[in-house]
Amino acid sequence: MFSIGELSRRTKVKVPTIRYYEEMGLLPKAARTSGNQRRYDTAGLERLSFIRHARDLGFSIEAISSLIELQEHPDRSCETAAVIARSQLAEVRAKIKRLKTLEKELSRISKGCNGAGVSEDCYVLASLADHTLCDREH
Amino acid sequence: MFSIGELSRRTKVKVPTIRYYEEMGLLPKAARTSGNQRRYDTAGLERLSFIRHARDLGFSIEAISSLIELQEHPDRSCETAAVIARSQLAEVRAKIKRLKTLEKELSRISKGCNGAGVSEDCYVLASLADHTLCDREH
DNA sequence: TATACGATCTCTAGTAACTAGAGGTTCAAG
DNA sequence: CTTGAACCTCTAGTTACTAGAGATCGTATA
Repeated sequence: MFSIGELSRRTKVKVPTIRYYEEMGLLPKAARTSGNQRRYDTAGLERLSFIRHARDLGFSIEAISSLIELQEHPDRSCETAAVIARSQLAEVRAKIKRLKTLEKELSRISKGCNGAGVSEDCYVLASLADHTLCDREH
Repeated sequence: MFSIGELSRRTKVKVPTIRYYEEMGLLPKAARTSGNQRRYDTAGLERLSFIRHARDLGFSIEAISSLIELQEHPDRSCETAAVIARSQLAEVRAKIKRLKTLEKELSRISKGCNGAGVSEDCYVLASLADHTLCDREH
């Protein structure tokens, strides 16, 4: 049995975040000492590692909730897990696509101004003021 | 002079968002009719188009504030604008990089499970539970 | 001119996923 | 037994909006 601080150190998840996850129902309510402090065992550690890893991969709290529910019913079909993972992947791909468009446009805008001039003639400001100066849609 | 609804239609920025921008100081306080409704002219339209465009490119409200302040002093050096644009570009590039790593990992995880099996043997869940199954850092 | 009705007003609260801070208690080492 | 780090709960703040309630305004039509 170890404290919340120890759990935090082992998982690299901050203490207030652990409490937040408990409140959100991602972590079960922790056992308490007689003085009301939280105590965890390896089950808690594993659960939090799972959450941490999923968050790192960009899964939402809600998605993680579903995944955990599934974990707790080993006999259930894992179709939901597959769907969640695929949709996360699709989202990530969509974000990449959009960001690449932005990157091109920002790079073009940025190249147009070295910061040496005066704001009146600034290409950055002109580009933002007038969308028609843009190469592509975004 | 036109109403907030008309401005919204012309800029594709929602009415509550326009009011929010005014509150945040991105837009100057609008003129009012005797009945307290906001009225705008082409200056307001141009300002909001600028904001909209910058938001589309991912600039934060704070960054846009700085850019607008600069716009209002045409004699000032545009170095700040150049810095803001470059840092936005750097952020976008960093996000792309990170997302590409995630994409590879998610794609790997997703391929390992077709959703046909049972949650106990699910590769998605196993991968999330055990980081050491991962190909790379993320 | 009266009425209807969509547009507008302000204000509060909610979203996601935390983070920060106040004010008070507990644990463990010395 | 004292001390101080770690812990507790609670509230509020972050970003950039969005939603809803309840009231008022503006204008087209009868």
